[in-house]
Amino acid sequence: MKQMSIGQLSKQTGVKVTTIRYYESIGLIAEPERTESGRRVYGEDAVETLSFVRHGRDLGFSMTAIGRLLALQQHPDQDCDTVNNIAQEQLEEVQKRLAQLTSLELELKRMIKACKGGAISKCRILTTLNDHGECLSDYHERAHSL
Amino acid sequence: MKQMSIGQLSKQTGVKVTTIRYYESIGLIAEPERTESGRRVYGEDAVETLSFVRHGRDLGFSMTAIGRLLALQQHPDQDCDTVNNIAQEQLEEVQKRLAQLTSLELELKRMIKACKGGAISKCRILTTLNDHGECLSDYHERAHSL
DNA sequence: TCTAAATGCTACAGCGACTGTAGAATCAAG
DNA sequence: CTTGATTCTACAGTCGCTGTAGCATTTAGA
Repeated sequence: MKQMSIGQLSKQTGVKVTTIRYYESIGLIAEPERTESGRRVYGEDAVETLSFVRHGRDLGFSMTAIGRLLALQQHPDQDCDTVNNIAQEQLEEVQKRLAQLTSLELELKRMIKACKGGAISKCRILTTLNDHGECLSDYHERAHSL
Repeated sequence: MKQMSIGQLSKQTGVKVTTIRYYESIGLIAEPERTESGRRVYGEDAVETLSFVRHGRDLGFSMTAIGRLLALQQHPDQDCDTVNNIAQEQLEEVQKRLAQLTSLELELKRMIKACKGGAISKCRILTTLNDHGECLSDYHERAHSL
């Protein structure tokens, strides 16, 4: 079985060294073996697990969700309903977020279009921002970090 | 001029009391007057400023961007190009995010559709998550907090 | 073989944009 | 006058990392 250092694992998976150590620290991935001098040594299975995590993060799954999915993978005989539910929840989150952002896009476009240049005192962007009543969008939730 | 407590300001603007204090602490909004006992007292102008901040946050502007916009508002004679640029940048961010999320949505739908139930060992969701190569999407950026 | 650069280690602080907690003081209503 | 709501400060916690400091070890080139 091929052994590798944390740096090699990082290159194989595209997950940064510090992030790998972080994942270990929060218990998302298992503690690996160590060399005599204390350096982490990983096998092929670590590549799989970490790729799984990375792909999950790319798809926007929370660490909690990924943890649950990893745990489920340990029990291949179980029914995959739970997995499906987690994915479904994630899809709903994404769709909610999409709806919000679409309405945001509309409002921003409207704002920018209304602005014809000139002095700030007459800037339609700022007046729109000032007067929520002028806003036509119907988003009601905060646009967390986009 | 109407005076109000931080609680009343909070109700008027929909910004939580703790958040108002936080905005003050980072210097986004000005320190208000105080009563003899040390409680904050706000005037009408605070409602305006805070509504502006809230609306900006709703539109996904960062605190930094909002700080810049607030500063620009102090100079009504200046040209509104900068304001326009900030809004434009924000629109681009939102559109980038929209593109990412759309591709995420596609991939999640594909994953869920492929899963026909049964045992976890055969779950298509997990195999997709395991093998990035199976992923058809072409998003390459991380889905930060959605 | 020696040395310099790269890589690894731990432990902790910082990011953004808040939220929550503790414990004390003050205020408004019954 | 008492009770409960509001306010105050100061600081810790959230999420998912990233960056820093200060070491030790490994690897590649001269």
